[in-house]
Amino acid sequence: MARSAVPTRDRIISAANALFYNDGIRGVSVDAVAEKAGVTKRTLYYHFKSKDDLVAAYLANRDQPNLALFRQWFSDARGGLPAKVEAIFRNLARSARHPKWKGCGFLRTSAELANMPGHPAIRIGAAHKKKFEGWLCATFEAEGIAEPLRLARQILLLLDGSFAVVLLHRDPSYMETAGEAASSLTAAAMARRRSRH
Amino acid sequence: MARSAVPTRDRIISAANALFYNDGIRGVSVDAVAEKAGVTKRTLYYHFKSKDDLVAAYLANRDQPNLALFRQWFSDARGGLPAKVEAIFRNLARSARHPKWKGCGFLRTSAELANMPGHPAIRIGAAHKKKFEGWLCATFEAEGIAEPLRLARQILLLLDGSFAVVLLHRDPSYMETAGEAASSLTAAAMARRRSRH
DNA sequence: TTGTGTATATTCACTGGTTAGTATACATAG
DNA sequence: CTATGTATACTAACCAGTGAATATACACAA
Repeated sequence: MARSAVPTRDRIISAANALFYNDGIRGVSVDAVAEKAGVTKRTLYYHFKSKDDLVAAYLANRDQPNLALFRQWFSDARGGLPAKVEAIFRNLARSARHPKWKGCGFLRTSAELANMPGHPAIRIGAAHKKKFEGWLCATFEAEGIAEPLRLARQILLLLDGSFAVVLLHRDPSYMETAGEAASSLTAAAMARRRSRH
Repeated sequence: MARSAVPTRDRIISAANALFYNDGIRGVSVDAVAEKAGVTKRTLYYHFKSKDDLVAAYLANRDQPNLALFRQWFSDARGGLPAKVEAIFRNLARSARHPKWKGCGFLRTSAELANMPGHPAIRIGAAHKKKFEGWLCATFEAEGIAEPLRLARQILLLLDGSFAVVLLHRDPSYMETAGEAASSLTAAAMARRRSRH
């Protein structure tokens, strides 16, 4: 049945991931994905009912590992909350220096498919960002920060701004600048918490 | 000669603007642009040597009006520097509530063509953002703010983050949150200026 | 005024290639 | 012998770009 140890469906998703992330959705044909996965197009259409379905699977597959990475960057960092927040941006800058880096797959897909608001891939992207926002918010809340959601959203804005700006200018130092802003906003929010106790 | 008062070339750019902004670059065929402009495809190729050339013209055409709008929002606002900065975000949120709004054309194009780093359209987008950053920086410098470039970049990050996040979630309130962050970072930078004098 | 050449502007019709998706048949396992 | 999975071969539409011809405007000579 399977040509190798990894199931056909997973190989297709893996091929889709490499191609869609690199060249965008409309820049990659279903034939190209099938060829990269080592299957015929007909086999691909056995596992996915349409290209849109495949795109959704591509993003759904990025959700968990992506979030896990951010959480790990955060928890591995030394220092207080501002330093831990800043560490996310520093690690992101390091990723962005790899030549194959092409920004955030969720944001790039949502930008490309902006004229299809209800597209499954966009819903998956939105859910992904909400999960990250929710995790940040819960973390801040546990630290007793006032208006944790507001701070979480401001950091998310800086993060997604980093993706966009660094993709445009190809200058990862913007991520460090964003990290400083995030750190400073976090420190200010912590000061507001302390001042009330 | 001309079918109407406005030159053919301008009508083509105008059609390209409407279609590319709405549906993305690869989502729009040259035939579609020609049809919308009321010319044949061959005429379009008389005025533009390729689709890439047309895309570049589409963005080049957005550069000046876009910057002028931001400057006007800033200068029309009442209050101190933080309030003027925040006004940009408030006005942007108002724009984003229009149903035809689809984020930033420069960022969306750079996201879609991320696998073509030297593409003329991306260069035009990068230059556009640098112009905005430069204007912000000069404004802050004139106000005697310490490290004006740093603040300018942080605000740019919040702004471009707004575009990305609001496009994904279709929730313009993120822009007001970004405006608060920008205002707060600006106020902090002004305090640093004052504290040294 | 009239004819004529030339650059500009536009059209029709076409090409070679690509695309998403499918009809049909074949294989293999339980 | 039936459900799952894979392959060959196809369709109908679309797409970027082009060849060849035509129309228009205008400068200038007769």
